[in-house]
Amino acid sequence: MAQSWSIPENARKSWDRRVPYYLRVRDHFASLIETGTLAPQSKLPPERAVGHAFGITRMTIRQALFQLEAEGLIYRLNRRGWFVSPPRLRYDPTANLSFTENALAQGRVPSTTVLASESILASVWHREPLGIAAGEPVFLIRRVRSIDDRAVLVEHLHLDAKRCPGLLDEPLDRSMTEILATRYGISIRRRRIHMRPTALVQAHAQTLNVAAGTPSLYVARTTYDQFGNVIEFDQEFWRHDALDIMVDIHTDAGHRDAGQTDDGHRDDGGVGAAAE
Amino acid sequence: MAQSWSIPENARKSWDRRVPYYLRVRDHFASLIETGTLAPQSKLPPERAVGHAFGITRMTIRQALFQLEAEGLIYRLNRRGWFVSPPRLRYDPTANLSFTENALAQGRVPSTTVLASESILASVWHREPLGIAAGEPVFLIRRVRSIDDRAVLVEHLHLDAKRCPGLLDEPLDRSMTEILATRYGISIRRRRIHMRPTALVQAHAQTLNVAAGTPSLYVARTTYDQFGNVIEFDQEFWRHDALDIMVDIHTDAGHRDAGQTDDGHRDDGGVGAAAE
DNA sequence: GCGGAGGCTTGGACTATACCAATAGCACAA
DNA sequence: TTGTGCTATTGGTATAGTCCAAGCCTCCGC
Repeated sequence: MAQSWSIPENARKSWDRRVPYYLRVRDHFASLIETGTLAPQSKLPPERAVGHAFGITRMTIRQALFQLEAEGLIYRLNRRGWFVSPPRLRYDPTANLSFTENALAQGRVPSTTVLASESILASVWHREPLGIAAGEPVFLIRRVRSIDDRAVLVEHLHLDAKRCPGLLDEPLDRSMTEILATRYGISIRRRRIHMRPTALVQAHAQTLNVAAGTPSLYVARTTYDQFGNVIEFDQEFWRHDALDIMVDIHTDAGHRDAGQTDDGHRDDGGVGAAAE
Repeated sequence: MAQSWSIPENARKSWDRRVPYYLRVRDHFASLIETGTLAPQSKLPPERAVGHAFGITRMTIRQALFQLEAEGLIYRLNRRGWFVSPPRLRYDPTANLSFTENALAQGRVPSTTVLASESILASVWHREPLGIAAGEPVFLIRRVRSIDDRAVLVEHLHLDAKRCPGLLDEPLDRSMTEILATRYGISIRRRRIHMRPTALVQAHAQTLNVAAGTPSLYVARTTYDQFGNVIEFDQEFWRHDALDIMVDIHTDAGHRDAGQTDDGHRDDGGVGAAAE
């Protein structure tokens, strides 16, 4: 355990009561992490030990740890302790890179585990994302994907079984897109990706070996073939601290109105949603 | 207060101890929200009242509320109470829509408040994002943007002052892109957007009138002009429950390897990072 | 009708425990 | 060497309060 996290002399009790204890503890560890004193994957001291060192209750320490977790600086493994988060994986939704390719390109070690694969009957729920009627056969595949042996996402893949008979006999820990292309001649023409921050419900949390309520990023992707039909609907629940979304946009609209706003309705700038 | 949230007969204490109380409370309100019994913007009962109704401690109730907050179902206003989150704002980073345009297109009412605008000297920190040397003049503009009178993001805009002299005299609650285009003849050619889930630090939390640690989405956008120079660096701190990122991707790579994987290195599918 | 004082409400922060459950280590047996 | 079972550790859940500060609302006086 040693002194990798030192005694928080200045941050101890007393002092300015206007800044809450839990934020002081937060700041203490945040700076240890940012300066590299605590390296990625290294373990934080036990909650009780921190509480004792700061002279603060364990519950309050936990508040600080939850804050750091929400910020993505640390994560926890069920009843094993708190650890410093590794660097985020960069992810460009507009790039045609697979999870595996993307991880390898960044010097990380990806891996995939198939939790289950089954053929089910579509419920009304499947109608909207898959565009098929209730009762039609659907393949449901559940997988966990890891980076450097840390599980970072659990995913549910839903496929129209009629489009890919025998799919479940394929090795499902590989790229689904490749299987669809090579065996079924399905080529991808369009993808629609939704992403929103949320938190893990118990079931997914258990799969990722974290506590329910761990913040996460929900990524849903709908894949269309060359005929405009949905062939795959993929739900991913990412650890929120595992990825950094990056999009590069080259706009050629820019040159049009460089000097003036001459096309009526573009009255508020016209470039860059959410920022201007 | 009435019975809009009813008495949780079944969810009350006793019962199956394997599902924690706080998750039962969470499920109770989650279903009230999902079924529409509790409408967006409506107020939840006070923590103490919920605790009394469930026969559970207030601290435990708060655990449930924090979980719901992390999921984006509810939010809180400082010492005013908990409220049901309104629908998320859709945001397509690849579309050239301004915040205002985007909100209006979805039937929402946007507004912008300028917190401060000043000219500062670039620190070494500005070097990387803005590509200018320390000591150069930089305009820093801080704004808050709201949807339907609910503050959803606080942003810091950094601009190279040499490129836009006199900018601070403009009305800064409008589109920056439009000002840059009409007054300075700067046209946008490229944007790089980074997004990652995190949590608000105290300063930003205060601005958004929420508690520190509220989950958020950090969005950083770097804007380049027609000469490849950075002209603006924009940091946005969004409420994590306020937006739904949506990207539509039309790939024409798909038709190439529809029948086989014939180009060696694309050995893992080649389409769709993070999912395959 | 308007403004302000004061009290009530409501969340924010924190204490001090208690017991449970999964994990990791270690000692000992097969 | 391999496994098996106990135990200490560590987080997970929950109780029962306390005190504080900011928002609110009502009532009084002008």
